[in-house]
Amino acid sequence: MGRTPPHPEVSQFDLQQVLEALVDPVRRSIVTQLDAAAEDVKCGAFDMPVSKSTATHHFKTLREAGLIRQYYVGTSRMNALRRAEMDEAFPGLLDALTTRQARGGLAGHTG
Amino acid sequence: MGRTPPHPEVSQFDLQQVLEALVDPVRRSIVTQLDAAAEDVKCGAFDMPVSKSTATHHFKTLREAGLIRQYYVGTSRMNALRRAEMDEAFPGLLDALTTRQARGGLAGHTG
DNA sequence: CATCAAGTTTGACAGCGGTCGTACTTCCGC
DNA sequence: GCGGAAGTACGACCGCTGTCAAACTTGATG
Repeated sequence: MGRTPPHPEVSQFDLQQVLEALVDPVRRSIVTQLDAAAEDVKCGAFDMPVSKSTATHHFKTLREAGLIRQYYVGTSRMNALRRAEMDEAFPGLLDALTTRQARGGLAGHTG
Repeated sequence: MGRTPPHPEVSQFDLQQVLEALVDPVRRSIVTQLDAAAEDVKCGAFDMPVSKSTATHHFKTLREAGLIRQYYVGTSRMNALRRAEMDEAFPGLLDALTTRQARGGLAGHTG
């Protein structure tokens, strides 16, 4: 397998593709966790209710949409949120989705 | 048929449902046209590449997600974007999707 | 080299959702 | 009341996508 998988440039970002990536709850959770982490996270470290192969599929979808950047460290694949680039392409979009309202509904206002 | 179809309240808005509504290009186009119109628009007045029954389906999806408000005027069904309420529930979301970047890609900056 | 850990790839499957056509309802105008 | 216009409801179809298991690749460790 290639060490560095293909990543789109900002100019190639496509809203349709980004939304299709973000509409899945599992993938949106990945983005949220990544946003909260402020540190690159390896695939295995995410809280996800799916099998490894499904997880791989989700990471690929996010990567191809431009939402995350992936690189290997040993056998671990690290994931970084491409925040700044997304903000450049679609200002406010990630902000709108990482808000507390967006994450947990309107019920809780803890923390 | 009921004259006033059911509309969710702001407190019932669900991000998942809203995103599922907005991920469809036809529906996003409806929202965009509605946002640009600044006037209520009847169903038949939209530019849509689908049949009437499919259009009905899309309007229903948007309505149930809370994105639009619908009411009858004669035999015509009028549609209004629930901008303020959406902004209240998910600040910045509609803004992010009605931007010129969001609408047409990065190429054009006309009008 | 042997072994294990971390992901990937492939193939298959199931369910959801966008699509249409047809039949139906409702309202307007004559 | 009649006919047409505007949507809706229903049923069917089909493709897409999220899911998994199993086999594989790659790298670290001893």
